[in-house]
Amino acid sequence: MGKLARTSMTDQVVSHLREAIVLGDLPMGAVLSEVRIAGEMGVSRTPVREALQRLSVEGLVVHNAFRDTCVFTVTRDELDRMVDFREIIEGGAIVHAMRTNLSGIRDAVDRVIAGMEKAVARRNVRRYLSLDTDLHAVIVAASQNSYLVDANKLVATKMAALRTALSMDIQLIERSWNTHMEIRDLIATGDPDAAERRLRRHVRDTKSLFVAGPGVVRENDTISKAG
Amino acid sequence: MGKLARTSMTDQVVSHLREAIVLGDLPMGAVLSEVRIAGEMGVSRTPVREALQRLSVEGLVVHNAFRDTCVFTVTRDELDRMVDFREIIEGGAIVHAMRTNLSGIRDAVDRVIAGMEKAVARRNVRRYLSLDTDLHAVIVAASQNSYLVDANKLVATKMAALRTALSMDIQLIERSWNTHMEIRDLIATGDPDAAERRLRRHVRDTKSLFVAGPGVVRENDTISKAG
DNA sequence: TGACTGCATATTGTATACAGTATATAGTAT
DNA sequence: ATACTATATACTGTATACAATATGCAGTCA
Repeated sequence: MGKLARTSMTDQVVSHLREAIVLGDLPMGAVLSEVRIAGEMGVSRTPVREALQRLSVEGLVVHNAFRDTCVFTVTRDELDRMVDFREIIEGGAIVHAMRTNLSGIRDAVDRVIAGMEKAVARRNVRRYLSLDTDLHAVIVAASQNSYLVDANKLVATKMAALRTALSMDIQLIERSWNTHMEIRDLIATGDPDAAERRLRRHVRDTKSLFVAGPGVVRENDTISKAG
Repeated sequence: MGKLARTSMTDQVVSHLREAIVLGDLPMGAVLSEVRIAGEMGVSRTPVREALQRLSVEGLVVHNAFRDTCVFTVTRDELDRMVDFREIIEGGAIVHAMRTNLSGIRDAVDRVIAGMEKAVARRNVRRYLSLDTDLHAVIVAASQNSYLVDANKLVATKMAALRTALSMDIQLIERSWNTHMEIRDLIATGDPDAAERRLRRHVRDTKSLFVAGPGVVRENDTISKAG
């Protein structure tokens, strides 16, 4: 039988913290006290420290040596670089996926799109944003390249946290929904270059939402949730 | 005054292990005992564990939960994915760098190329291989995008270790040297697309060295140093 | 001979104790 | 009032001790 996957406390702390950051329970820039987290989770400092080490390499928390460790923050410049990076990663992934795994990416994207359709119909913004994260993730996953998947994680979790902080209104969702359907259709068409161009433009366009969109402000050159 | 950057034991262990892996002192697949490393470096297990956590996220070591942690290994399939990934990352980086930082990438590449010229003249293979790693690193760094730099690290250190294990002969070095000069010239020309195409082809071509080259064998579907 | 059981050993996972450092606050001198 | 100093406090960094688990080997039985 398959060996039952026992999970270490460190793994649980990693999952817990990552989720808390994505959901906004731990806001960007928040100081992460080891003893506090350990107390809240009922474990010692050791697994908490190890979890923070991992999340630090992942870029989700910033480790200030001998001082403290905080949840990541995003400046405007860094948002620009994140978008440039996403264009390269997602663009490269969609081309590779369509060339080597066309049916795979088509089916995976179709499933997410179907879920989005329901979310739009029900005006479920929260659900839609979650599926937005999923859509970009499955495109990268369809490349079947673990390095692309890992590289994507360097920004994907941050983007998910930013989306949560954003809480786009339903109007923006519907515009986004149209774009997503366009991309879906281009994937179905089977033209990798056209799909890449559209996806890259889509990624570029969403940047403006985070710079000036509702629910998000620019303060001290740092993007954070509005009060 | 600038605050002197005190370095933690964990940082030192990370550097030490990374270097040992790149230099081949810790061969691929080697089991990394925490107590052993701690004893050798004269520290306790704690910083060793934290170092291994970080290197694990980086992909340089593989952590088998509740069992052990080993130096990474590379299968043929994974080498293919590494090359695909490098094409995307380095290709994206060189285009971005040439569009936004042309003089920067030109100067940086010129410096490395100058060092390579000396290494070739002196038949210093070891030095050349180190500069080969540097060349690709400076191209990515010239993009001035920290995400691309971090993503590149997911494969760059592994590639460096593979190069060390390879120990190419001087003939292959000279062919590589010609290619590198071509890329340098295309950068000087200022045509990003041409430079990207040449760089991607170069990355693709080097794959064959690791699959069939001297000093490296394929055993158990895993690439490792020949006995 | 072969497979299985049980113990010994080595290893990882976790908790705790201790040491060192940074930050804030109160106090003092100018 | 302001700038500086010293102390107190809270935090991180490290070492060590303990618990739990996996691996290898010896021994046993069919």
